[in-house]
Amino acid sequence: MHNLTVRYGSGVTDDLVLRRQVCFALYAASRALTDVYRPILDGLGLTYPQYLVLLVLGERDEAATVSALGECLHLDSGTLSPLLKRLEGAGLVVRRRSAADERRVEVELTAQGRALRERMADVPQQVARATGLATADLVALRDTLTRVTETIHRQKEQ
Amino acid sequence: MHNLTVRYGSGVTDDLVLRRQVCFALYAASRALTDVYRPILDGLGLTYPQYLVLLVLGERDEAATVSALGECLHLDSGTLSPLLKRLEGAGLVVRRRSAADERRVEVELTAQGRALRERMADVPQQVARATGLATADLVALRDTLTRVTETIHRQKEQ
DNA sequence: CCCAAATCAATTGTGCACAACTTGACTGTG
DNA sequence: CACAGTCAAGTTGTGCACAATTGATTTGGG
Repeated sequence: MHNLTVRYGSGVTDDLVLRRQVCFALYAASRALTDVYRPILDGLGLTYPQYLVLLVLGERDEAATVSALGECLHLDSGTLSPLLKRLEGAGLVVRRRSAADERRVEVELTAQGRALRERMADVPQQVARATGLATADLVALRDTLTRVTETIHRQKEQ
Repeated sequence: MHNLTVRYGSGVTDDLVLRRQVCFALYAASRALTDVYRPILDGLGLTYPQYLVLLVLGERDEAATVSALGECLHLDSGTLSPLLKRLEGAGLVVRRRSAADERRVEVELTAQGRALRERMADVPQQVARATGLATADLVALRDTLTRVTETIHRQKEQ
């Protein structure tokens, strides 16, 4: 029992202690899934967080503030400010100080940004296919994950 | 229908389009869970990836090479080299070129590293509790996630 | 009205992740 | 033995994440 590693299907060596931990499964799955996104999003010139920001902005008629985006994505200005600056540099969004409250910055898609968002339409299906799971499994997985996230955020407030 | 955002329990605003995507659920849950780890691991002076490396090393009698660690954790030398350098700087591991094959670097826990690993014993329970899920749910979640990860890695080889 | 507290975005600094490249070491074939 | 090809680890550069701080603005209580 001096060797606790196992070798399975994919040729990947993994560790039993590691495999027992949900956290590692979550960490590994999250990175594996962004690996699936990467080549697809590369074709659009986007990173995964940038893709998420465009998704949110595309659902709104009006502009979103940085903090509103942050609430949606659970990200702070330290992450979003440079990301938005890059999106602006790429001509996909515009940023301007709110007239009503000069602390706020309003972010909005440009015509080019809206055009790109159209091209994003079939990304979810492509990715879902790559997971190799049935739709029902994906829905169940998503709901469990959302439950975990909400439980954690709820407990943090107390 | 000009506002597609909803407000629920925790006071967090979220977006319907976002919530439909498994990938976002995975991304959000992964970061929420590392948020749970952070304060616990801070007390040990570790980051989450550093904690994972110590977990793997603690399961082995012998030293591990950088690439063996990379296979376990699905990380490359670009991530591991600086991380291991920091662990070495903290006195938790030692690194040395393999005598048999000088391309390889062997990594091993120091006495201090093994002592820290003892103190890591109850981290998983603390974290599992914070997720607010029953053990059976956690096991099911973990297995689904592992399945997703393995499916993705398997498809990437073809 | 005034000012202390709160709010918002940006910045700074640290530490992952990952692609692309470099350097040094091994391996197999002729 | 030579040497092309391969392999391991490290380095460089980009882009998140997140803590902590800064600076500008707004808000609310006295």
